[in-house]
Amino acid sequence: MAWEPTPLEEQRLSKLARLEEAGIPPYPLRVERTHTTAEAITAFADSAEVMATICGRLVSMRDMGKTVFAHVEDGHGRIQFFLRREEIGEESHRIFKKLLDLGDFVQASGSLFQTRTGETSLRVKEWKLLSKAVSPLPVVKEQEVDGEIVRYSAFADVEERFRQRYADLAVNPEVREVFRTRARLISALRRFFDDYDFLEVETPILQPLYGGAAARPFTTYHNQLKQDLYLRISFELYLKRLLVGGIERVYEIGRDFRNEGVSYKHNPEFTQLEFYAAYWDYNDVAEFTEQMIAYAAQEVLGTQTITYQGHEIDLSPPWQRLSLRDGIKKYTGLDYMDYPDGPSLAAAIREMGGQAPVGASWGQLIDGLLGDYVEPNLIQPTFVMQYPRDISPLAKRLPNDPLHVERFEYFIAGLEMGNAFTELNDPIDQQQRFEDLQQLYSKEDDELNPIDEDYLRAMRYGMPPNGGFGTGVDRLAMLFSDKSTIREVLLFPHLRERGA
RNA sequence: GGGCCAUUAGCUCAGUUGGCAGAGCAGUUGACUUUUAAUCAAUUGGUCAGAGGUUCGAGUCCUCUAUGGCCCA
Repeated sequence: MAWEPTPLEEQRLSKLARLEEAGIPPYPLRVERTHTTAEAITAFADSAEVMATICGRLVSMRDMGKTVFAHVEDGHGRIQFFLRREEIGEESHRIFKKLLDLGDFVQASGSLFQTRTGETSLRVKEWKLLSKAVSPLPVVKEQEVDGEIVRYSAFADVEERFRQRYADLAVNPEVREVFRTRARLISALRRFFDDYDFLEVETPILQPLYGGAAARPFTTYHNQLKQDLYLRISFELYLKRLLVGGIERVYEIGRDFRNEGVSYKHNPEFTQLEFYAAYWDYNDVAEFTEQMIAYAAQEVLGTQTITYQGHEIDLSPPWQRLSLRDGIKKYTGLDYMDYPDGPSLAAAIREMGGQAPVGASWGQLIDGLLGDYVEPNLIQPTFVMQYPRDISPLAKRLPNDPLHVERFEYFIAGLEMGNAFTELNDPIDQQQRFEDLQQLYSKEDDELNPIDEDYLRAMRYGMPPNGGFGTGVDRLAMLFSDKSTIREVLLFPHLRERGA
């Protein structure tokens, strides 16, 4: 939609023209900066005589007549500018007051001093406009009351904050902090993997076949190759090919795409972490996982005890381990082993008032029980272990148990955080599982993965026994920043297109 | 997919029984030589999300649409 200046924008455009008439370029090429706001304040604390040139965005201005007080914010904090007419000249003083607006970027040089009220400020000798803001940012005023920052008229409209994330970030410093936390989380995870000799890799996002999870894909098309392609729904099958290739420990952090509903914990594209380690089983993976999350919390938050939506959560290892069967028994009283097939289990679930979709398999029903009755109760970190075989086609079965596989999911704060298996490395069994899976879903169901013959070929060359793991990085970011929706930890969450 | 709620000035929000569309902040003009949500005085600014309907008259009641939020599936 083409821009139509609002009356406020018209005013600023006219100021911009007047600045140019006064010989002040509104978007100059060169900038000088000797100190960030934070460096200036530190330097002044160390020495009374400090000259500084500081750059930043004008966030408040108080015109006292012959004196102007303004706050300028940069990436490190904010500092007050103090401008006096007799020090900067009548013309410069008038232009600053009349032609600058909140949101403009400015540079100013002078000496640091303390005002009567004790605030470290820059006594401006010279200033320069760095960038004129034509559109007014949402106005946010703050007051410090007993050390607490009180916000007035914060920019709070959820939809507008996400549609104009730049404005959200510009005026809401705590939003910037969320994304610093997220970045520190990812960097801590990488450090952890590096320390354990994992190789970070990148595998195809555009894939001729999709697999590794039960999810609908996005489809696209390569024009020149005349080839249908899918955006990946997981990294699993590619990373495990690398184990065949002799890479013993491998991980990837990247984007997955699932063509499903949008909710407080789902975005169509999201960041996934997967790793695979040769010679590990799911118990090794579980121990590694609890170490990894505890390490990340310590690195990012400085503690392993976090508060999430009012719950105090202790991430320090070891975490509780619970078999899926015991978990469901505990929270429903129902032992699914008493109902060894889909129809009888469905009947039992309906009898106790639960949801049992028509045609759901035994494993799918059990997974439903987990989600409905167990998951919401798993506030403290918990590994739920041993899953039905029919919903876990990539995991090794338990010895002497035809119905279960060595798989866990882990839960924190009632959220499913990740999934892991002792990975199936028997190519004959894998082929059979893939074929069985074709029966589980109808042919029209996109969640039915096509059989990946190339993956089976790789496995036939010999794949070392290994443990694998996947987790949603966004959900970890939610946990670490105490946000209840995934959108708050995505810079540009998916929103429906707004009509013209 | 279903239910409920929301959408009014740049931002945050009021708006009574259907009867002239408001406030604070921001903006503009003026006063003020250390203020800090500066203060004081004056003042500008509206397609009440969009379309249709009921009515003498609709921000308000009805229908549909769009977007968002919460809950359920």
